[in-house]
Amino acid sequence: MRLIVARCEVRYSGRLDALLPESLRLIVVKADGSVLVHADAGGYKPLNWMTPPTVIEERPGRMVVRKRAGASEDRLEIEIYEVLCDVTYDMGSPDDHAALAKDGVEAHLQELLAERPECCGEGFRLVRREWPTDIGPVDLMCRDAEEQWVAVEIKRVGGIEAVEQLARYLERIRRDPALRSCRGVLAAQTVKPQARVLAQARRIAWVEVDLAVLRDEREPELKLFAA
Amino acid sequence: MRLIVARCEVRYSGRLDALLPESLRLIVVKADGSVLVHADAGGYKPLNWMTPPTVIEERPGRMVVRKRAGASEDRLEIEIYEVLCDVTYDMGSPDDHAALAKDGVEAHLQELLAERPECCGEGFRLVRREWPTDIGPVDLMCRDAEEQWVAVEIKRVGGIEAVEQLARYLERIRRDPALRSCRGVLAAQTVKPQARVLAQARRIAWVEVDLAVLRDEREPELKLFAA
DNA sequence: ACTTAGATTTCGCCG
DNA sequence: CGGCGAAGTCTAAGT
Repeated sequence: MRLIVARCEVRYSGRLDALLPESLRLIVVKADGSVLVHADAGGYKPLNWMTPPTVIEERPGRMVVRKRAGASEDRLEIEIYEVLCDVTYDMGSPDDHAALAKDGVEAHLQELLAERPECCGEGFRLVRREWPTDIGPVDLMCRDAEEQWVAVEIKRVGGIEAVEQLARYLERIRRDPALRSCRGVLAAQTVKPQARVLAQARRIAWVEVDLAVLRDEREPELKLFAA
Repeated sequence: MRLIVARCEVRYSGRLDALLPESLRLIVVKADGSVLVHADAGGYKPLNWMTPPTVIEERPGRMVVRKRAGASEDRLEIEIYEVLCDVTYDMGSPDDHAALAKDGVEAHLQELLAERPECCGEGFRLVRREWPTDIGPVDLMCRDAEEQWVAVEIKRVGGIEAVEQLARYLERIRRDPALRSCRGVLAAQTVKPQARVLAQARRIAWVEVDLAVLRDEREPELKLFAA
């Protein structure tokens, strides 16, 4: 990894054109060819960057990073006016088994709800996870207390797209005469207002589920809103 | 800006829990409180991070970054086992940081099309930009050569979501008796194959517009596909 | 190679 | 401050 602190000007051209005027910034060149240009504020996101694979061409006072992007080319031109620091560190093999382990993402939520489908609706029993349709799998397929079919879409944050997605699935599912009356439920940690409105219009129910409740196996306290 | 190259282990807890095992990494602490942990590969995105505002608490061999996130708290715990580099640079006052100037984003496309609505369809005249509906504004509302209403959704890349979005708007718009017969046009620099198919099914027209053509005011050469 | 869907999405705008 | 939509989204997974 190479770290350069320098006064520089950056031009990007590719999917759009961008000009970053001269100022003091951090340039990171990673072992895999990644190049990042960071300011001393505005966390997370680089001002400019190029993801690998890249070809880096360097001359004194100038660095050009290229990338093949289909017919055209992405290009990052860094004009360097003053260098305050330029150091390189060998950080070891990249195939380290030091990968990031996450817990609490949507997949996890799906696992927990598969174990406790009744949290998605009164009397729900799981028929199968990842129920296939011709445009992709529905997260959960259940039957309710009246033996009616219910398709459940699970999201961490339930927005309009989630309602649309479930609506598309239902359209396909209901083509099967046996599933003609299949209902839909959107289950999410939070369901946004606009999504609630749209769900209402699409006759899709929604329910907010609490990850902590699912984990602790506390009383669910169903907050279900029918379509 | 502070740059630390160190062998470290990182734990994040907040919206989810994540564990990053011990390895050699770059830690960036920005002047505004941003903290980034980068590996020597996998461009752009930090393995772990915290965006400002943050409170940083430091002891030898340990750094804890906290953030108020509503009721709960986001927390980044960095255990440092070996330090290879720890330098700090004064990168100047924040107002010194020249901003990034972009050109070619959707807003730009919308401006250009608002000036030349005929590029979205034969004889189109602009009635207003950002026409409000109860679920959000439509980019352009026009009338065509036959005085019929047309809602135009503008995207850089037109995918399925763009068609769905426009369909949602049309559903709302047409509730007004005066706009019952309002048509829809998706205008994008590129319209994806799947989106074309869906547009056909939804009776929405689409057109690919060329940014260069709009800029140069060359003859548009309308490539419009009716619904 | 292309498409789809998730993300600690981040970010900016507007209410 | 919260909601909503764009992003050079990025990224991983499936086909």
